[in-house]
Amino acid sequence: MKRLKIKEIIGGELIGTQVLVKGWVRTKRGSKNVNFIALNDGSTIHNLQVVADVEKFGEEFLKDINTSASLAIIGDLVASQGSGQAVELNATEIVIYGKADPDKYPIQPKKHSLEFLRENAHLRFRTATFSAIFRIRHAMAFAIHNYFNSKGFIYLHTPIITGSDAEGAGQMFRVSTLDAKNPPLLEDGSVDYSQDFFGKATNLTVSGQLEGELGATALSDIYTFGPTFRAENSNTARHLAEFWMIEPEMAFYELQDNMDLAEDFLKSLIKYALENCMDDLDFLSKRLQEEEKNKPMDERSMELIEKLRFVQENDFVRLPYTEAINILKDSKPYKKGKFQYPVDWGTDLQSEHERYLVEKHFKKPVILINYPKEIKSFYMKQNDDGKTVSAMDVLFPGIGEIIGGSQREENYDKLVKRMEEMGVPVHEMDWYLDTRRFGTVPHSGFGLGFERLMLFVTGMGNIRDVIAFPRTPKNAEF
RNA sequence: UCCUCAGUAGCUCAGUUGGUUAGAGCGGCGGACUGUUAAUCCGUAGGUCGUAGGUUCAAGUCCUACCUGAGGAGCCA
Repeated sequence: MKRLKIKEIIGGELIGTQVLVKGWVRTKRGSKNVNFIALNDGSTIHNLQVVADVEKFGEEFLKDINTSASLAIIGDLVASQGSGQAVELNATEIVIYGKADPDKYPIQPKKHSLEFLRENAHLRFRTATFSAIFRIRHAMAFAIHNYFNSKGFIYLHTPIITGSDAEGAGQMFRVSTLDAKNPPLLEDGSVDYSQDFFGKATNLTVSGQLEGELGATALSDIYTFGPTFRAENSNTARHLAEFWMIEPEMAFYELQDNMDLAEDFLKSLIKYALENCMDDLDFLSKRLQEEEKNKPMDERSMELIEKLRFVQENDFVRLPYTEAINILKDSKPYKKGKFQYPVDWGTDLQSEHERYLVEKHFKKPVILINYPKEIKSFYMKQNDDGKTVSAMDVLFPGIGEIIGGSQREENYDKLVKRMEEMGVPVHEMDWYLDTRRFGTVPHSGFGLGFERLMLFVTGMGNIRDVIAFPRTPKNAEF
């Protein structure tokens, strides 16, 4: 007999037939005559109600069916007599694969704090909340590949171990097979990496962008989607030491095209979630609303599904940095001295400023462009004004920066000059500069933090809850 | 890394100006009852009060250091 997933049978089309299901027990409600087992197999947020006759199976046997025990059940699928579900399974045969000692199993059929579940991240998949999150995460990963594939982009696998330490995107994790206690030293006392595995110092990648540019300047449109590592000591709800990033890079795209793609991309991902993950989104929305009840009125945010629809249906605001500064200088909080940090042309916007623009002033996603060149990376295209670069940051309500990107500087001389000004070792970047030496083209790209997208789509507040096994400072469990 | 707050039963928390035997709800276990919906009712077990020092006749409570977590900031995706 072929096992069916619960998702396939709760619709009710198979009522009147005999089915085989396998899964884990969420709860069991006992009684003298009949037991109700809520069975979940991860295929859907919904549980299957299994009805087990006590006389038929025996009290002793049913005692081992506790929360998280694993079962195979053959039974007759019938319309439910109760009101909580459309169908239920009258069990005729139950096999217990594995018991779960209720004295020791940590996840109880009750609401747990997210902090507690984070400490039990190996078991949190068995909760409704996390099974919903990881189904959505899968759906989003699929939607990303689907989107780029439909647009003719090539999925390029950029290296995870890199020999380049000039990317400048952040602190790196060193990759080495040298003896940490007693590494070979050079005469000046520094570590001799020529004796290391790769014959040089290597690190985990902080971005696939530079390699992505190599692909784009031949294949036209590429994207990467892979793990990225930052060794920064960031302790926030928006940062991870290991996270997943999507980095498209497009030849012949200028800043305008880059913005168009970023906006269309984000909207289509949200649309995909709304069309394919409604059960899970509904569950997460209700969960959030329960939490919001405890907050004061003015701190409550928009209902999750309403928020997703809003972003999907409305155009993002596109705003030059210089105008953003003017808006901020003209704002009430600025005039009343409510901002903690100063607002001056040439300094980077602080979280409080971004939040004001997105959440108070425009009340929708904002794409900030044309930043002062001093606060952005060397590879960004220098604008004709001599002061700004063609950078773009997409800011989302509640998340902050979800995408960072730019048109790249395609002019060899300008790029090298900028690298020298910013102290980037030009001689180590010959491979990168070859894209400008040979058949250079205008091109653009951006990076989307996958977990930041997940925060927005699921409405979760902590990035550690949208990745299966979060890696953060002082934490590499499991 | 900085600021603020927290750490008491398996979980979520209460614990008065320092003062006898540390409490509740949920969960577990035992029982009753019931086509139940995180069922209900009765009973019951369960604690190195984050760790290490210190102050005191007396510390869950006060002080110091450290560890861990959360919120915010910086860095960024």
